[in-house]
Amino acid sequence: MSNRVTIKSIAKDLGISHMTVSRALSGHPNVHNDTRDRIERRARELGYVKSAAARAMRGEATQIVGLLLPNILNEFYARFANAMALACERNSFHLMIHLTSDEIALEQRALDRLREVQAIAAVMVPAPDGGSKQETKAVGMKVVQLIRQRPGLDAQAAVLIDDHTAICDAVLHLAQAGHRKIAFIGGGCDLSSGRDRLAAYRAGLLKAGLAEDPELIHGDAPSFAMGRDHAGELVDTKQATGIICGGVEISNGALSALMDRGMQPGRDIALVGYGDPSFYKWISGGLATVRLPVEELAEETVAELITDRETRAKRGSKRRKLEATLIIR
Amino acid sequence: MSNRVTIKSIAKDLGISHMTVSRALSGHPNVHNDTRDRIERRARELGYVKSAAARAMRGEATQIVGLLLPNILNEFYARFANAMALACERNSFHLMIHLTSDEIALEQRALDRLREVQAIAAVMVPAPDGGSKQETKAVGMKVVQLIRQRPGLDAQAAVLIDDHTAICDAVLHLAQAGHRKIAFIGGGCDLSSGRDRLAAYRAGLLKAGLAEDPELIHGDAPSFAMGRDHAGELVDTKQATGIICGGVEISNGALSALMDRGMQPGRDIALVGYGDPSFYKWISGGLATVRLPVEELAEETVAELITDRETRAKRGSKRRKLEATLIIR
DNA sequence: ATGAAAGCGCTAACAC
DNA sequence: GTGTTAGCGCTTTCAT
Repeated sequence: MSNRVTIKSIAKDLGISHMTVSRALSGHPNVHNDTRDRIERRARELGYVKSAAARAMRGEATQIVGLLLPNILNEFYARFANAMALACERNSFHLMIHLTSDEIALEQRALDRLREVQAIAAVMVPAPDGGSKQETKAVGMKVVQLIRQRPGLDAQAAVLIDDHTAICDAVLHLAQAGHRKIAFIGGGCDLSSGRDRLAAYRAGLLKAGLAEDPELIHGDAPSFAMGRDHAGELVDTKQATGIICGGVEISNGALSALMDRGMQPGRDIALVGYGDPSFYKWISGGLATVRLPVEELAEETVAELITDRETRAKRGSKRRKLEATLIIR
Repeated sequence: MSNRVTIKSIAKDLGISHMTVSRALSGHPNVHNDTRDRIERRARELGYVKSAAARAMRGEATQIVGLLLPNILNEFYARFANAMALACERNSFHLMIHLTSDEIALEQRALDRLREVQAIAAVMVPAPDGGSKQETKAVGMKVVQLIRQRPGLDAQAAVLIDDHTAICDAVLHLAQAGHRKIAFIGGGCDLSSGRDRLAAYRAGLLKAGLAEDPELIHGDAPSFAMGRDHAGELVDTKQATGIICGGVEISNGALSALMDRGMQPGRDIALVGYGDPSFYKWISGGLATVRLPVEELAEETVAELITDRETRAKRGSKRRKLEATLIIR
């Protein structure tokens, strides 16, 4: 185990100074061609790779990018992670994934460990903080907030979704189809996204000339179970005829509640999902949903990471909003 | 940017030696209690974290675990990655995800970069090598092969799926339902998994007393497009009445081909999927499929990583096989 | 209880 | 074109 291949071990092996080896393997010009060849060949034979630790210690950037997601089961997060991973591969970034389960303690722990390895950036979907107002520390690396924004998190940039129009249109669409009891299940008001989506739903009701019914509005820390339970209650006891989902996990949870009851979306109840998992188009003839620009989000995010290194000051790049689309099926 | 908090900077700040700081922050007993308190408080204030690079350079294990997957869109891989990430979180491992797109060059690149950061282990779904017979180098870290095995890859352990019975039973089940033209789309014979699944299909045919028809058997590097195209051909021109899928991506591809044609699995054609995405139960009344023990696979894998560190020699832990189940819907 | 020195792998800055 | 030195942050060893 002690036999790690280093420039020194190669140097000794070749009977030269380790600096010559270093120069040769770093493409420095001042090395005799024969020497360089010998070194390169030997290095290849021995399977030499530069120690990332040593480079980091000298102050070189690590190329490590952290990605903090609530989970990765959700097809939206999975697609995002996939796109990010591909983009990172292309840009020679190392992607470190941490799952936070939307818990602020796990989130802070993940950020600390990213600081330990001197990650250059953390891309994160902030967890709801439940009003605890704790300062989140992430000194030394760039932080990009994804989808949601949390106050007290000193992020240098944010990549967000503009779903106002889509959600508003969803309400209108159901209203035009004759629905009067249109419910909304959203992510609660700890987070920017939760507030915005609820506002969009309300704007839709207003436009449709419908009154707001507190019984038909649910907001909580978003999760599959939460979506399932609220949707179940809405159809079991509140006679909702339409449900609009304001979150990817909520959407799958709500769908699950309906399917478990043998209800077909589109026939027995109108459901507008959130996010567009590949299978939504196959559910009972197609599920209406708010499509999110996942790949664009990932691209913007990586662009943000790269921009940072090149021309951070030039374009002020603070918050980018990408538009969601209502898909009617 | 130069203001990283180190034991030295804390020491200077407090007017003491950096060694005392080191001892205090490493829980060494020989530190005066007052001194220790002052140091700990100051470290917390400044947001000090130990440099992973420095520790790695001293030979401490990095706690970095690499995960190499073809992609992470696939619900099977996503669920596996999710389970691994959670298990890593619990065990204080850092999970680095690399997507290989099933390409051997990307795979090798990922392994090299894991060696650079001195990862303690790489968990990988080996890419098909197309017979190139290249030696894959991963010196210095433990390698765990997942699902598939490739010769010429010096892995210390393998966590595999035993799906022989499930696939065999799938054929029998279709045969008993009266099907005579039962097709198989599998992953080709580069990989152990491809060979095994094809063998299971053949065993099923034999048991059912059906003859093998080369036109109904497809084997290739597994992918969504591949599954979709072969399934399309099978129903369009080969009059297959039943299709058995031997791979997660293949399964989704095949399903897609059928849905695109407006065919309902179970009514217009018998499809046995591979893997159990959450939505299979909702597809036209429920899709029959081979359920994979994802969480158990992840647990076994992490157990393998931990075992290694504690009692590697004790239990010989080489290959573990976990059983798949046929789900009839 | 505290400090000083050395070394892990690497490269910038000097010799020569 | 090549070699020597020093230092990045940390802990182990050996003083004090």
